[in-house]
Amino acid sequence: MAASIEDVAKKANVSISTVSRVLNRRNLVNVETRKRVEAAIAELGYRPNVFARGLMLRKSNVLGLVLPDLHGEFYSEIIRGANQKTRELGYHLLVSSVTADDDGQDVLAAVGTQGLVDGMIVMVTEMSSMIRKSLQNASIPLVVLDGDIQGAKHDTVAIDHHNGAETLVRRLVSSYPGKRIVFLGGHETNLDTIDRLNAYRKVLAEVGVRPAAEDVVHLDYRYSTAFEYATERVSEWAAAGATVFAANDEMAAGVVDAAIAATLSIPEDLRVVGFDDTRISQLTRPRLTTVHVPMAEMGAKAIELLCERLNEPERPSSRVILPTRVVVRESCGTLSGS
Amino acid sequence: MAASIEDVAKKANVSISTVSRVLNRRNLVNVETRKRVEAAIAELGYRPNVFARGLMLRKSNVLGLVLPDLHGEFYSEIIRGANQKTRELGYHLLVSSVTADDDGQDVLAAVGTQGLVDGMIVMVTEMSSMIRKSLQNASIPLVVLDGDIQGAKHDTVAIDHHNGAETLVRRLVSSYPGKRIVFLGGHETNLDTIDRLNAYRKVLAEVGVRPAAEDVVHLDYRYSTAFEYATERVSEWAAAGATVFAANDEMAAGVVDAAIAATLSIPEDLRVVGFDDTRISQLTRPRLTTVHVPMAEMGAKAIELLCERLNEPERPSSRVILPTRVVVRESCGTLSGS
DNA sequence: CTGAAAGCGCTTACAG
DNA sequence: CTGAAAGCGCTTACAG
Repeated sequence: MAASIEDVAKKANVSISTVSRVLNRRNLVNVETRKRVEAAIAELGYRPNVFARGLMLRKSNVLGLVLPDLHGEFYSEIIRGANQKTRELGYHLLVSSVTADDDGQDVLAAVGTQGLVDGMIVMVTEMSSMIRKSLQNASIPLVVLDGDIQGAKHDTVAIDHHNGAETLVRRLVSSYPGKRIVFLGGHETNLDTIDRLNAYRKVLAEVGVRPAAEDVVHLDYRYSTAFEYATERVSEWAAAGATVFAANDEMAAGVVDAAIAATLSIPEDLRVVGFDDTRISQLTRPRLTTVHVPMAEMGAKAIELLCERLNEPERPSSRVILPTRVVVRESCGTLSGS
Repeated sequence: MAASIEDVAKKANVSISTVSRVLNRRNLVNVETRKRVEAAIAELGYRPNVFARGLMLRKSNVLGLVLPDLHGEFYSEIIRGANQKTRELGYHLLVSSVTADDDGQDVLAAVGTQGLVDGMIVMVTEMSSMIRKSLQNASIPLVVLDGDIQGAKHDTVAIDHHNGAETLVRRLVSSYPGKRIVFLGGHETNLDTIDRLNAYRKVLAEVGVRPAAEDVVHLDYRYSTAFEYATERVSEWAAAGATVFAANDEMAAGVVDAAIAATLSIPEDLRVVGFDDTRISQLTRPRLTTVHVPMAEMGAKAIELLCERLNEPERPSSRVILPTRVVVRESCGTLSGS
């Protein structure tokens, strides 16, 4: 049985009030007394019981992080950034993932069990009305990653994907004027995909182009799916001198490898760009030109916002937008513009 | 303010004892009464306060996972496996990382705060005496990943690295008899590196070979370090018809890319094998021959063991060993043996 | 500067 | 089958 505050009090010959005081507001107690109490604490290896404490203080010092799923490097970077900042600020991190078919009930159960976490960070890539509803009912501070929950008060850390996608496509257009650009996205309902697709359409519209139906393709963000799909179409693309704009690096890598398997040269025969700047983008040959997305920073910033709100519940909602930047490597030749 | 058990009791016109009963041992209460209470619970959106509950029950349903750091796909797979199993079993997962220079104090603080977690899973790649000591003092069930904490009672999930390394090296030796095998490890103190190096030495000794000093190299597990190092030595290795046995896939990928940059062909001019079977091993060209290490399964199995112990504290310690297997791809030509 | 006491929201014998 | 009461280990006014 772990030592309780009473054991400490007895050993130090004081009341539990005094022990509690040296724990929480040390300066309110006489130095002599404090020393005695501290000695007793050390000797007993006493640690306050988090439950009793939480019951009074109504805080656990645990922060929740809910991610869509836990696959891939993408999310692990968020966790990494969040985890580091969490410790830095003296909190704990509770991680949970939520599957796409979650009915929304789980989202809260995952992390929001009454009192378990003081606040939570959520990332939703597919928005269902159920999920929205449970988030609206959350009674703890909320930080939303790269999205928005209408009707729920929350802070936000977003990434300027749109600008990144737009800049990239614009440079593609001006570097290879008149050439086709094929868009390879994830599912049609995926928010990032929607955003990137909009940027793509917008820039093409600016130069008077309306992409052909077969140039907008929805896959599932996975390497293997992209590889298989590209295997079918890669020679057609190369014949047209097209550029493939994949909505993530994984799919871009799949296209690169499919092209190489078809004995095409990149970027000479076919140009490919990715998105996210995950490590894969440096492991393909040639390396991927892509858009850097600061995932770890997003995780860290979200924790920061959450803690700031915890300390100051009434501050106005804030929305931090983290910039992206185009990283030019080899898979797309030289790009004009900046 | 969230509804309390008292609010529910009042609304359902019963005592809090009865509400508590329908929450915990539903069959002890009259169906009619139960219905009424359940209605009140639903109406109020009542959720028991975890702190009050934990204070009585002495359990939080939170499981801790402490990893050496949170870099790379390697660890993210453990988290993934653990996270999934955790939810499956109705628990929550608290993730924490510990830096190499941790004084050990942190290990417990990270996750072991009195009562916060019911049990914890730890992975230590560098063992300091401080860390060992704090783990020995842990008062909650412990599962150790791929290691051993002497003097502390714990369950273990290990991976049969040694066998994997031995099998791989043995097949290397019999496929390319008389050729040099260069070992590229992580830091000398890294437990996995030590293990893999031992396997390497053992197999070579079996065929009467004592590796030359320059054939045992300690780097740091990183792609870029391996790339730089290999750039210096790759032509010498190729001239000798050597095989490079890297202790992880990242370093193997670095060697592959350095060789290709030096216009060498793999596996014709130089053979390379990796370890771990992370996704990188399928993204290099040629793809890496490597040893599959079931990380997600390790995470899941650890959670399973932890929960079993929670339910049955006195069971004898168990040690589960997960098998590895050699995955032959292209970076090392055909391998004889099986 | 310190102690006695109330109270946080639950669970669980103990009576009835 | 149900309720009154004790108790889990803390924090914090309130007196002194």
